[in-house]
Amino acid sequence: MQNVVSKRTNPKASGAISLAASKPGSTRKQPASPSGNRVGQAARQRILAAAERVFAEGGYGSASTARIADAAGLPKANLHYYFGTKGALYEAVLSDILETWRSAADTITADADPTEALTAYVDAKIELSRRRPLASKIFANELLHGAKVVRPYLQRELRGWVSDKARIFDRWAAQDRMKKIDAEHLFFGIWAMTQTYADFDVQVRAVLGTRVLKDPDFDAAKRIITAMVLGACGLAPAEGQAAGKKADGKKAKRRKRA
Amino acid sequence: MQNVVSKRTNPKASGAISLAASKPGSTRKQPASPSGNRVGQAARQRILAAAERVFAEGGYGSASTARIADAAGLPKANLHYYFGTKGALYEAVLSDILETWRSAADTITADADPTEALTAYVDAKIELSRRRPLASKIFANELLHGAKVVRPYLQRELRGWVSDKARIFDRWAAQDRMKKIDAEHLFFGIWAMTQTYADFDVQVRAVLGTRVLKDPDFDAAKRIITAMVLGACGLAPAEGQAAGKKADGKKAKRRKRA
DNA sequence: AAGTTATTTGACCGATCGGTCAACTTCTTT
DNA sequence: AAAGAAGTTGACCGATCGGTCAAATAACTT
Repeated sequence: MQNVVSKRTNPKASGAISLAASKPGSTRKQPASPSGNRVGQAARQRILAAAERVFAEGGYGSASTARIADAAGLPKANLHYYFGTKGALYEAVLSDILETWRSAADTITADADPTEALTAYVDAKIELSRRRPLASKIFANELLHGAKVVRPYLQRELRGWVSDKARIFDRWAAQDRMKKIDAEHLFFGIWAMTQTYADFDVQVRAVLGTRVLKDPDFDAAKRIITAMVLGACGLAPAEGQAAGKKADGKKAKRRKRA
Repeated sequence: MQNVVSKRTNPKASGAISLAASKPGSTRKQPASPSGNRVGQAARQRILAAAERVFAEGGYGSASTARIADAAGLPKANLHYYFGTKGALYEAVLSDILETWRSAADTITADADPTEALTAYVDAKIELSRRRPLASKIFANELLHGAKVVRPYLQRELRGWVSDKARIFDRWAAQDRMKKIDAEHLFFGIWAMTQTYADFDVQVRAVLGTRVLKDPDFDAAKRIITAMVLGACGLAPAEGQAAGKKADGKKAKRRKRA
């Protein structure tokens, strides 16, 4: 695999890069000044959108700047004018994705109800997979091939986020509001199950025999994933299920623990 | 993304290819005769092993025949002598992987015990992720980018396999041996959760703060995944757990518990 | 030993890759 | 309206890509 992190022209440090909106001081031209947003801001967005499509389609290595430029409807030189290198463009796309991830609703808070919080979290993750499948695929591809760009995010932000949640789960368990579980692995499972509907949608569609995934498919996914997650936590499903198509009467009471 | 399916020289049909050990009648040279296995069979294996590594590292697009040949320790022309094109080599690697997948233990049979069968299945899937992570990654990458090569397998074999299992689950549910569940989505969940430890191991390691995944990590994974699966099926875990290494022996982090 | 087949290899080819550049047009500021 | 900054573009560059080829060698068969 080619080195994503700066090649010829970008004199960045050799270590992991910061992944923060591509610092402008690369080589020569470019707006440089932080003010630089007039006409070109639209072009940047066009390029980013095209790059997301092309990177998602075949991964970093298969994508070519020419194809991205073509998809964006402008000459290749234009793309390099705005983003410098292919690697920098890739980082910008990833940065965009992480921003979306970060701003997603965080339903798991200490004062929330465990069942509701987990149900809402699964729901939100499925919705992300449904609404931004390309983003999920690019992120999956990045992880799959070693997370050369995104590793700092994993080690700093994500790890801390998970351990925060683990502490909340511990407290809930101490209050006897749920079973004691291994939070890290629970999240691995939730992420894997929810994102599989974006990342590996071909497989899902092939097995279901459907050309496209529709609402009932995602509802079924929510239902079973929620059941698995709540089950592992010793919680009964809430009655007002988001995906609730079937009004299963039994187990109306929540949380029965020995 | 380059077209994996035959480019210049291979006059294959334009549709999905058969994915069955690369038919020999490509262009010119090559052993051609089915007998052709003397010295070169060793070379083929070396190339396949190297290709698995390189394809797993950065995906199809990032891999180059030169790098694969280099990893195999022989000149590039040699690789092309045995496999013709990069695409054919990729198909051979995938074919190898599917063979492993196919021959994996199939624990879910009509006369088995539901709890034991599901526990053993999760166990087997985790073991596959642990023992052949590169294979899992290559397959994940293939799915991620549209399954251009492997789609026939998904639509024929895999779909049939799942619907067979669904029928078994239905029967078990009818016999009141488990809850009625959506078998397809249950398998999506199991596959996703088990393979995430191979495919996205960087993420797992980053969150756990461990350099490599070891036995206790996989045991914890088995435990929680099994709990989720059995929970969704309304089954209690078997006492003789495969992953059972003590109820809560380790826990790298020590937290206060009431 | 001779002849045939299988294997190895370095040199080579056209296409495409990421990236550069200078000339040009369009904006924005004054 | 003048001038500088920002944006646009086709042509171009060296490196690498997948793949080919002919000539040399090794391995079998008789």
